[in-house]
Amino acid sequence: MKPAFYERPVVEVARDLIGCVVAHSGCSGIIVETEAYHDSEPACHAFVGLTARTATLFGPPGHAYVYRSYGIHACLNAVCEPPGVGAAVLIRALEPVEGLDAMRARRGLERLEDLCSGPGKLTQALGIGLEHNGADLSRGPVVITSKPRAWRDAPVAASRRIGITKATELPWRFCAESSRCLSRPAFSRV
DNA sequence: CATGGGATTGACT
DNA sequence: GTCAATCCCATGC
Repeated sequence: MKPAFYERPVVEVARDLIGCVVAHSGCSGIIVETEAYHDSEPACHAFVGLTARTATLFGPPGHAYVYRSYGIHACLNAVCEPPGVGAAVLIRALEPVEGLDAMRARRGLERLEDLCSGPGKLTQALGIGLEHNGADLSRGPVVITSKPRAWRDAPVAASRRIGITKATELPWRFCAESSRCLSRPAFSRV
């Protein structure tokens, strides 16, 4: 997707990314779950302002923001909105399409539904790490491309974000309703 | 310079 | 359902 796609309100981009394709190192998958984060709300890393950690979030749209979660996992985001605004879409789950054998080898698992059904799982499956922080998503090595025809009008459900303790009321999580590869069901009661 | 807290996952009761 | 693993970095002394 071109930078202009990302230079819009982050919640719109989060919804529109459902059905798009993420690819890296011969592996790819359909985005089936996303969450929006914006520097105006405290769940966003950029809420603290411009620091070494958040510099990527305030940079140009269409680049990758990759951070380490709980000291163990890497999580992939697409930076959104104009430079100077700290906003990004967290890619939370994929339906695997290409490179299934490589994904299974990296994950040490067989079941399709277990390969990319979580933000830490999909980065491990695709071989995405902190070294990709700041990379241009339109040039690679990590790329996001437009939706296959079958995903053009896929139904999208909105619900509250997962795993956070602040600003939990915002309905900024988006899921492909029919997908079996979500990190949790489309509508979580919590 | 020391400390505390995660945008998670997988193993275990 | 509960819980530990593990490390970067923002914050406060």
